Amino acid sequence: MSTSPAPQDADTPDSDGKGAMRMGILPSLVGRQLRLAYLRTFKDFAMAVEGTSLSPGSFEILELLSCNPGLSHSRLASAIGLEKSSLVPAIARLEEMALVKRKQSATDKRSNELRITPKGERVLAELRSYVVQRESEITEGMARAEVDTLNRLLAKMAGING
Amino acid sequence: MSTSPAPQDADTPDSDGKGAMRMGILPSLVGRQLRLAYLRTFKDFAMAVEGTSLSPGSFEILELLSCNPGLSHSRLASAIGLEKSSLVPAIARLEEMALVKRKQSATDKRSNELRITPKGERVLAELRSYVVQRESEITEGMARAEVDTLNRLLAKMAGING
DNA sequence: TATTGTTATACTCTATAACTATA
DNA sequence: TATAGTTATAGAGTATAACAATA
Repeated sequence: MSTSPAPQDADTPDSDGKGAMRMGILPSLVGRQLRLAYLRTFKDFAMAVEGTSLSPGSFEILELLSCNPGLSHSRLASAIGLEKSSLVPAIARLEEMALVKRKQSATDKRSNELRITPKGERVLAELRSYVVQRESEITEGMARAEVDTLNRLLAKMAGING
Repeated sequence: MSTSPAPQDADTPDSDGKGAMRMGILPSLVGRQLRLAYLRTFKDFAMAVEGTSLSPGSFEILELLSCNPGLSHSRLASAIGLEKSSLVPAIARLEEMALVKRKQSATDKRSNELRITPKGERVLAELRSYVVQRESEITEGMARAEVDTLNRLLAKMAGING
């Protein structure tokens, strides 16, 4: 990746002698910058905690379970905007890693109560510290108003048409 | 705007009942807003052009081929930051849809020259118009300087640690 | 009947490694 | 040897549909 943060020349690939790549309207698009930033974030995240490769989605699950102990599978799925079936493999993986445990509800035997384990809390603490550190890297040197602008625009993008 | 920027601190029952979900540090994280915005953008994109479900990645390929006719598979892959093998299914799909064609290079028989077709240009024009319209929705009411701030921050996120 | 969680299945995106045909 | 493109394979991540147990 180029060292220049300016969108106009940040993506010019090495032109290997055949002339510079033309990027068309791409460099000016907020949407594309968003995509590149997301993909980068996603890749980095997996390496944040020694030995465990967890995704931003797993961090979100752990954080929600930490704040809402005993949450059901269904409620968790809808909280993070997934189909309940899509959550199954993620939970299974976290359970396999002993970061989360499931217990059948006493009051409704269909339902599972999900809880983060002590080990899960430790991993979550590491992830949180990584996330917070990264947040401060991202917003380093930015005025508070600029950070707010960023969050507002991202929220707007996440919410457009719905 | 669907997401509140402030963590909820009403003490609500978590395990059972339908009390408000506690979101922990999640709502304050730029990284998470980024993820939500990206996922949303990705989903919307697929529905942008009638009948063809194309991704932001396909748009990028078409745009680059439109600006750089005859680009090789390898150069295209490195321009968009993918392994060459990862590009194969995407190109195959675009060729299947008759939006792109491949031609063996005369000067290096190992190499393919990729070109966008007239039909591809028409689809690209539709995608561009969707993208531009969405960009203007996103940045509606923003000062030019704020949009620049956003792009700069996203570029920074895309480039951190590398 | 409706809901909870699960399984079965499928599709997209991406990566690594091995292969082919050139160079 | 090295490179361009492909194939084979694998692994997340997500979705729909069907199912069993329970409500």
